[in-house]
Amino acid sequence: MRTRFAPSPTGFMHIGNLRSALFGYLLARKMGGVFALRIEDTDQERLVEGAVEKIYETLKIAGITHDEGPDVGGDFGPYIQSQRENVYMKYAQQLLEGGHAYRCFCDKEADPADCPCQNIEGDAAKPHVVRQAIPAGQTTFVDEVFGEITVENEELENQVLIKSDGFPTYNFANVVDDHLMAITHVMRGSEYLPSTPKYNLLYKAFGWEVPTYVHLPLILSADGGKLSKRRGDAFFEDFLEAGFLPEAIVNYIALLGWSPPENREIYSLSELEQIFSVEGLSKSPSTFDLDKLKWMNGEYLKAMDGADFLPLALPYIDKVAQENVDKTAIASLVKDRIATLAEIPELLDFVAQLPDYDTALFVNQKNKVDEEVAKDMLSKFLPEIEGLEEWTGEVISAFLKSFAQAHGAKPAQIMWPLRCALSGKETSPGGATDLLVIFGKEESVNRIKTALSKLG
RNA sequence: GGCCCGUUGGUCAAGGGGUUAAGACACCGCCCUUUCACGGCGGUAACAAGGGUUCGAAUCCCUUACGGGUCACCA
Repeated sequence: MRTRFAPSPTGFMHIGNLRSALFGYLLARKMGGVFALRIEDTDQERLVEGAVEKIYETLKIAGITHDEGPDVGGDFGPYIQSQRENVYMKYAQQLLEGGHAYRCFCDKEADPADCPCQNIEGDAAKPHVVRQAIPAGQTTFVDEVFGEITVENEELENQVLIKSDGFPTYNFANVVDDHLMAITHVMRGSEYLPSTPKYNLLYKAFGWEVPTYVHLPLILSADGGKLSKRRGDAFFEDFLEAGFLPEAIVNYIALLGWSPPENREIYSLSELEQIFSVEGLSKSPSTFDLDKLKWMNGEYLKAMDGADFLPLALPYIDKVAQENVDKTAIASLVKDRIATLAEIPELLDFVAQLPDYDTALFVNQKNKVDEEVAKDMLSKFLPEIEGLEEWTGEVISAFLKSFAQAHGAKPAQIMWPLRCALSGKETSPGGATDLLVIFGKEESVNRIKTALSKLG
């Protein structure tokens, strides 16, 4: 059992393509088969420099490993179509001789329906393309997810197999290579469903066994259209840049158009490899839901070890935190409160610089705090805290409790003003104790002084 | 427009003749809480429409509507 991922090296990795790769990979792993990578670079005009490396890199980040491919080798190489040009010519010749194809000398813009070339013997030395000769009748094929589909052959065009530059079209190279590389399961987006009968006819003309087709439902954007580059939701790289974890992205797209046998949402890649099955594939297109991806990403973040999280968070924390604060402490504060890494700077914008706030911030009915109480508490608190020897979370926490008790106040009546004074914000990650620890004595004292001066 | 495919809450979706039509995201409410969040509990919300078939239809058939795909010397 062999599957393949056959991308074109045209730039970034589209989410839909990544999912095709993922499903092909999962099916191969589940069934103990082989997953191959083939580069389809037959369009010389669309080649993008470095795009092949980009494909390797993306698959690696996503955790999708291939058993055969240009970089890792295999028994069916070369795995880059531009290096197989002679192969296609040979098979095109075979089709020509069998009457399943013909040379067409018509102009590029001409309507193939009016083309007389099928019935004439042209000069093969002149520029031409090779077209598939679609026979009369109808073609039926079976798709694993869409079932049996029959079309009238007259609906099918005599498609170009070999372009005038000598390169094969996707339609031809794909069929030849899938056969030569012994691919048993062809997985691809459902946009290929309408052209599948033409491929079938090709297999038939060659006398080759037709592979098992598995067409995947499309992924749509929130507005019902295609995922677009413009909206920034089309490429895997877009999401990485937006602070999503590769594991979460992979997990999420696995659940688009496919549902697991059990009622669960969070799956690691290796778990997916165990349970994937074409049974769970859906026929209808699905909409990409950023909210759900965010939720899932948050779940992955929460499940992470602090030690693993730190290096990921650091670049974002560095954007807003000065050097002398405890970044490990900040990271742990922020880890369970974000959906994406990119939310970190906004959450911590008060760290580097205390925002300019209004004293109304101190008023909180539930905690029974108003400006008077805040002023009273903070002014009593300041001298005591300045004398504090140790500066650890435990010491501070204990001190705060006894402080409140000693002054006949509820803990919240000191906690709230403190937290406000330290953060200058209505909401902040972590409470007063956390912030005191992170800022250290000097900065904390400064911020409390600022609060007192604001409070008059 | 021709052809192909699809249609269960706003979204992902389970369910494939008899179900109070799962679950998740989002949303709303309550609880917890040294803020927000997290967490816990609960709630709103769906079988596109019309015809059949059947004792019985979200499930099978037909029609309509809507949505998508495809009709390249792009893949």
